Amino acid sequence: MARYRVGLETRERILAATRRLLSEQGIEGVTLKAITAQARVGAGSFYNLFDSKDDAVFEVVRETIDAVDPDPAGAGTDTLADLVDAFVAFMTGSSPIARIYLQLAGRGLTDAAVAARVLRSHRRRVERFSDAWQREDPSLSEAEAELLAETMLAALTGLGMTALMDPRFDMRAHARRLLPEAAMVSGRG
Amino acid sequence: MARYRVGLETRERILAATRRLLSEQGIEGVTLKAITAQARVGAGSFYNLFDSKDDAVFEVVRETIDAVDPDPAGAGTDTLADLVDAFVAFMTGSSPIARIYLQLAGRGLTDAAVAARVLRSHRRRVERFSDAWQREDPSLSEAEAELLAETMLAALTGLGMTALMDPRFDMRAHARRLLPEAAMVSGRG
DNA sequence: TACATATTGGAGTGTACGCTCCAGTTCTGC
DNA sequence: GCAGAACTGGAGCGTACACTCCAATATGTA
Repeated sequence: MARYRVGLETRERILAATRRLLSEQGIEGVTLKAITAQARVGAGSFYNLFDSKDDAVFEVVRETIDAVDPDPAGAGTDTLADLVDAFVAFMTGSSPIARIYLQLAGRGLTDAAVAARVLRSHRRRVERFSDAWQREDPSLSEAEAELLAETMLAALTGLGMTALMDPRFDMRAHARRLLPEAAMVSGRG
Repeated sequence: MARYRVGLETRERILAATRRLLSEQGIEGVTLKAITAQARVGAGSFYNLFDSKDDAVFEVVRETIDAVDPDPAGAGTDTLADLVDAFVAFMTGSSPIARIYLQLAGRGLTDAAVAARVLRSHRRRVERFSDAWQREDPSLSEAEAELLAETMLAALTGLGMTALMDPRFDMRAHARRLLPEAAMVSGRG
């Protein structure tokens, strides 16, 4: 939507403000007023650059997830243990944005538009896990690998929820148990 | 809070209205206005009997979960497969209240009061799974069984989220794979 | 019956928030 | 330097919603 340089800069300012608010105050802190005040921008400017408040929030969350990707280039060099660790890092790391991610997923349960976005990113992640799994165990069929990946990711998501609600919960230890025997024995990661 | 007969009856009417709205319209349909209209009750009466709107919602969700309990009496007769099936039934069954349950869990990520309630019921469930696991494999230590139960429940929750978002997702098939080899081979359930 | 207490309805309060509107201004390509 | 499109701020709109207040009434008890 932005076409001029100033517009692109404003867009960045808005995203930075959203990121900061999301990190410091969680999803409730992110009102349009808060974003526009933090970014020193009028509501009109905001809506000139984004379709909705959610638009900006989604963008920030996506960026944050991408930031922990162990193989951003998609070169196929990531192991299962890498992916699990990255997920655990995202969930238990200092950034409160993991919370927002799960809350968005929750909203996806009743909001079709949100569901579509969440599912899209979910599928991409399943793909990554599935590929890594096949790389480590080439005897697996694609379908089997995908089944395993789906289950593992589900478990990781569930463990993440527990971890975020219960600070004493050791997500890493639980997540490690999800790895296939081979990976555990060889002590990868 | 209710002490007279009429009060208890009104309380029931309110819960029934909440249950119906939750089932038919999801969490967004449940406004105070909707509840009180459906129950034919004034807002004052509502707050005479409940501390907050959430109070009523939580109660209904709790009842719904209890309704699929394979061993409500706590006699210790439920197998792991039973528990898994019950969870899958709750998630994929016709009642949309599973959605609400997961959404509440999502809210628990930022709302401490909600988190406390969610965690309490989560702990109870882990206990049930853990006990069943030990019953089926007495060689397991309590700690090991709890670890296994926690992971399994996390996976089930994650699978439930995917299932609710993606109608084509076969939760039952995935959930079955979580059972220990023995249970799968013996074809229990 | 008399009394304390519970129950009732629903108008009203306070607030929060996403988004629109639009007149004025900058920007960019030609 | 001109035209036209992009950008800007921010007042204000519309709405939604949880909860309070309170006078009137019903209920249970001694």
